Amino acid sequence: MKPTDRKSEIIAISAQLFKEKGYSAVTMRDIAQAMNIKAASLYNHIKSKQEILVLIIIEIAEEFTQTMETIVHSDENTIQKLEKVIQLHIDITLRNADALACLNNDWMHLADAELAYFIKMREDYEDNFRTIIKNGIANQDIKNLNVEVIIFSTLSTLRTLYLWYGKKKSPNPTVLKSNMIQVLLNGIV
Amino acid sequence: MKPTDRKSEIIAISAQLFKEKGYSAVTMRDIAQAMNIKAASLYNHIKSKQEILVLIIIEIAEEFTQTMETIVHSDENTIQKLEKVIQLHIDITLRNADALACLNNDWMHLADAELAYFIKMREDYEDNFRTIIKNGIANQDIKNLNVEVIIFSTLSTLRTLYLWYGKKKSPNPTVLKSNMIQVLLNGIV
DNA sequence: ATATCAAACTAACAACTGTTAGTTTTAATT
DNA sequence: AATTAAAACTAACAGTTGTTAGTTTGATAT
Repeated sequence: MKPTDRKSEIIAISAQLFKEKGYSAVTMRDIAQAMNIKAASLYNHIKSKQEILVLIIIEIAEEFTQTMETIVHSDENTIQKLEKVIQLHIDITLRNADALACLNNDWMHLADAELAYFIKMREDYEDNFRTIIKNGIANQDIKNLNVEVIIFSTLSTLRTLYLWYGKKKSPNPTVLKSNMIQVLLNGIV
Repeated sequence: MKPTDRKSEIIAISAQLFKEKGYSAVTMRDIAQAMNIKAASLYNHIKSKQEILVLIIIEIAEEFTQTMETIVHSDENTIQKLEKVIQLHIDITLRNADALACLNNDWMHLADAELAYFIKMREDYEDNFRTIIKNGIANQDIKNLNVEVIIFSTLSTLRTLYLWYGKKKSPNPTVLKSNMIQVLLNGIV
């Protein structure tokens, strides 16, 4: 079907399975069956089950971290920055919902260096988000509410976008974005 | 320590472990070790690993479903109903964050009748939430935005409250509730 | 003291886990 | 037609999984 190489196919199919049942509940034989090959054949392409998880999660985590870095250091105002963050999450959700689900649910099954690396990236991401909110409160772009409540409620919505958006792309991405900005920034009342 | 019976201890400890690593990654030997007994001894108290999962998830799912049923049929206005829903999620998060995590992440490992029952309850819950929002829009208590976006963004925040709230209960529950109402209903800008 | 019973134990099982080694197939290149 | 390399295969491994059967322990009630 697609012109992607075999390794990428394994990653994509694994992400899909991990999304449905979680990393631990998916066996190498499950992945193999989904690719119509035997489990041992997978090892012609990948080093281990763990490597699959790393390849799924780390790439996308780096994209989040780096883009957030760019946003926080840009010279735009608070609202524009938050809109960019919303856009970032919508973009990645549309492009790779399966990997996003995997990142959200299975990151704790990363091991050693990659686990530490992931946690570091997530802390950096949240710190940058916190900076945006605090600056926003300081110059009164944002209401003076509890910072953690603001961060958490916004991030939890953006992070789990993949749960309902992704298959049926309704409303369309443009409408979604504007509605999302409305709901997250201006509230529903 | 506590006067709870042995079975309840197993449920509680299991929920804690499931929260950390997920249902599939936790073995009966893990649970046993956390209780300072051998794996086989667990079966003096519980029927199977699956039964543990059922007992953790179904009770709390029923509480959500039933309380939501009460709220939606009450004669309060839209805003008051939404505040009650927020209160419901905060209450359960404070009382049993581990079970809530388990419900969120491991419900798909329920089997047969219980899986169907859970899915039905969740649909009912979301339908009732949808009713509140639609009525709210109809009589202009709520902005006329995409209903699914409103439902999802609100629910995703409430459902994952356990991720950051639960251990350090800061801000305190009362402040949390009022901030939550502010953020979710009136926005942050 | 004796009987009782919940709750622990040891030992073992069949099935499943990720993974390796070595071999055969398939398709493209010379 | 012969060579090569990617990608599939079979067979097997050592360790782990949930669970059962049967036994021992320890406290409570008779």
